[in-house]
Amino acid sequence: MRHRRADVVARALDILGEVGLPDLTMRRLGAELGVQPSAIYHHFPSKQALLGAVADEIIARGPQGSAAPDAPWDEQVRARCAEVRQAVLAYQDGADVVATMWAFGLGGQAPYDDLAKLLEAGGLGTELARTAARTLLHFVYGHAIDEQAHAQAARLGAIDSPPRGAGDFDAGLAIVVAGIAAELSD
Amino acid sequence: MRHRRADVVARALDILGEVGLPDLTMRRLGAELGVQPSAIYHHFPSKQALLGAVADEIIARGPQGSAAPDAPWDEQVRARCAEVRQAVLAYQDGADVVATMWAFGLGGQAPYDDLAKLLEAGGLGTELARTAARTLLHFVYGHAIDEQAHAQAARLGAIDSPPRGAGDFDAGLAIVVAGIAAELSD
DNA sequence: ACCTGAACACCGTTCAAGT
DNA sequence: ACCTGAACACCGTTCAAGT
Repeated sequence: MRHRRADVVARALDILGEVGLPDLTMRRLGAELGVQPSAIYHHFPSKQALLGAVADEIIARGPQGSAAPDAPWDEQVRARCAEVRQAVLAYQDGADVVATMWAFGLGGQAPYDDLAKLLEAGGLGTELARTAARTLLHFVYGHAIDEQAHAQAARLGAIDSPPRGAGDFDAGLAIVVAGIAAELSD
Repeated sequence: MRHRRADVVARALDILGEVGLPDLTMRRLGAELGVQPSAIYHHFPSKQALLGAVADEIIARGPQGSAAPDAPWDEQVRARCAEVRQAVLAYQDGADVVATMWAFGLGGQAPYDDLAKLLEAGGLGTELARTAARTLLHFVYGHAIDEQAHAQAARLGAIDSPPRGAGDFDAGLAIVVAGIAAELSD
């Protein structure tokens, strides 16, 4: 059963969505592909490298271009953030995977690049645009990790606290975007 | 060699600071305490529960009260965020541990409670104060995780990108605080 | 180019039994 | 109350060898 690199990533995505990150093991991935675990090391040097490719694919499969290209910068930024949230929420532990890989520089670079570009086009200096883009993504990933932690707790029967959904996301995002707007009017 | 719960946590902190989270194993912790790994399960029901206590201790050992109690709300909020950053940076992977435990409701509640209280005292409604407190902590933990990822990469010899330190933290924090201030003047 | 088979050096957790 | 000893059911990774 011979496979390409892209087959391995696609199957890893399936497993992630169905059973989550702790059960996405090299042994299970091998079994579902019909090969020995060691065969995966022909396609990726390590599990981390595989997860980097998984992070890229999660972002690539998410929605894109939901804002008009001539809309104001803040509307475009809000739209891109909402897209990234949707992308990572589509797979169990997706936010965790993408955030971790991004922090280690191993995957999921696109949202950062996109946001930094939008913010610079909006009038921010290069350095401040980068800082603001990271601040936005720390919020987006942090919020999505919270949402998926709640979803998992609910799945396991613990229904302690109310779920924080899209409304709370919008409220938090509004805070960060307003803060960026305040920098622009300095 | 008999131990109390607090001894176990303290030794876990030592190991975390010296070798980081991946090497903080129940077997290594047992060995350093001079007991079998299974003995730790007398004090904690699981490794996650232990890490929750570790997260609490990381926060408890951090600085506190660095702002005057009669200072404006934004100054107090900035000070508390800087304290939390310092607390988690004091141990390898400290930000990861505290952020993860907080997301799962297993530890590190204090910073959230403190910030929500400060923001409510500053004039925000209860719900918005909570959303703002979470937004601040998503930034603080996200930034600190970045900083520790960079520090680890530098330790392993990869000196690719410049370290993001206190200056970049202040810049990002200013954005979020300004966004909260904008909500207050609505 | 892609995979097998077997091994190496580990994990967290459980549980009967000891003091 | 706290710990031992042994086991269970796993991990990621390496590497010589196969096709």
